[in-house]
Amino acid sequence: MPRPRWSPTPQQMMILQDLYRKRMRNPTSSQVQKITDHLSLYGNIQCKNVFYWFQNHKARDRQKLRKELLHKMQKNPSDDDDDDFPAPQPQLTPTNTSNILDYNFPANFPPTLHTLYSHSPSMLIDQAEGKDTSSAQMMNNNTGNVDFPKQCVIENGMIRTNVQDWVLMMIDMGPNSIPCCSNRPLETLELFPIKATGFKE
Amino acid sequence: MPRPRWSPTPQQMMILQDLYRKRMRNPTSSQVQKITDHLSLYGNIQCKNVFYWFQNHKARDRQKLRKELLHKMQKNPSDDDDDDFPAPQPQLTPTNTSNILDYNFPANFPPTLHTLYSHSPSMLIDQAEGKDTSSAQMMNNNTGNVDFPKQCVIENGMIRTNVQDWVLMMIDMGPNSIPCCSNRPLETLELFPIKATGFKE
DNA sequence: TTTATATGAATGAATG
DNA sequence: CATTCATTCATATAAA
Repeated sequence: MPRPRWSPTPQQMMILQDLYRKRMRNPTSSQVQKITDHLSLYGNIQCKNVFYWFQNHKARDRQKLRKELLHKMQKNPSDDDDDDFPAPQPQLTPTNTSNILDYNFPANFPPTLHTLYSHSPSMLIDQAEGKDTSSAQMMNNNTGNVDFPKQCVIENGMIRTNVQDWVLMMIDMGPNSIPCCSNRPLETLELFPIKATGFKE
Repeated sequence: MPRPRWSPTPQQMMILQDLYRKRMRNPTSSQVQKITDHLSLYGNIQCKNVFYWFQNHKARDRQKLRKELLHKMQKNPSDDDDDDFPAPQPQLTPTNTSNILDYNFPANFPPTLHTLYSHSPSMLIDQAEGKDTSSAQMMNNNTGNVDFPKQCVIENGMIRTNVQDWVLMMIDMGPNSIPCCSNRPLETLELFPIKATGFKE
C-alpha cells in the first residue's frame, strides 16, 4: 500500500516521452496495456499511471502551447509563423499494417491550431475583457515576463536508442488495436464506443 | 541570473493575501493575468507565480484546517461547533469596476467544509475491477501490472460514506452551506466570463 | 554547517 | 478534455 503515488523512472519517462513525441496522445486501452507491460520492466507501474500520464502530459502541453500562441499573437497579431514554438498535435493516420505502433503520421504536421482551440476559438482575444480559460494554467505570458514551467526532460540519450525499436513497434499495432491518437474516435470500433469527445454535449 | 524562484515582495504578498482573504481561490486565467499585471508594478512576477501562489496557499490553508479539525475531533469527538476556524471558499463576485483588486465578495461564507472534501476520498479503495470500455475507463486486466483508473467504480457503498459526509455531519454546517462552494464561477460577471469550455452538464 | 521549516514549482490523480 | 486537488520535490531562509 505504500505506493502512494507513482513516480516514473527515468527510463519509463523516456519511453513515455518518446511515444508522446511520436504523437501518441490518446492511447487505447490495449495500447496502454502494452505500454504498461513494457514499462513494468523498468519499475512498478500500472495502467492508470500510463493513462494519466498521457492525459496530463497532453493537457499541459497544450496549455502551454495555447498560452504561447496567445502571447505571441498578442504581440504579433498579423504574423505568427516566424517563430520557434514547439509543434502541436497533428493527427496521425494509422497505417493499415497490423501494428498499432506503426503510425504513419503526416510528415508535416501542420500545427493544427485548430485542435488547440477546437471549442473556443475566441479565446485568442481574451486579453481585455477576458474570455477565460479559467485559471488552470496560463502560467505564462504577462506584461513582459513570460517563461513557462519547464517540463521535465530526460536527458540520457543512450537509453533512448535502446527503446526506439520498441516504441516504433508500439506505435503500430494495427487497426484492430485501434487507431492511435485521433482525438475523435472517428474510426472507433466496437470495443471503443465513442464518447463524443470534442463536442460540448 | 536565473531567477531560480520567485519570491513575492511584501507588497505583492499583501495584495495576494488580500485577494485570498476576499475569497479568491481559483482565479481564472484572465484574473491571473490581471493580477500579474498589477503585481508586476511591485517587482518581477509571472503569471505562473500567481497561479501557483493561489494553488499552494489554498492547499496549505485547507491542509492546515483539515489537520486542526482532525485534531479537534480526536479530542472532542462530540463537540465541535465551539470553534473559530477560518473560512473556506465561496466565489467572489467581481464588482463592476475594472480592477480585480477590489472585489466584492459574499458577506457570508459558511465554512463549507464541504469544499474540503469535495471529491470522494476514495483513497481508501484502490483496487479496480475492470470492464472493458474504451481506453478511458476500462483500465484493468493486464499481465500483472493492472489497474486502470476506477473512475466510477466505488464498489461497496460503505466506502462512499467516508470522510466527506462524516466530517460534514460531525461539523454541522447546515444544509445551506452546500450551495456556496461551487468550483466554478457561477456568479461571474462581465469581468470574468465563464469560458463555457466543456459545458458538459 | 546541519537541520527544520516555509513555500515556490511540478506533476500524479481524479472528477465531471 | 478542462479543472481542481493532493503530494511531492526543491530551494531559500530560519533556527540550532
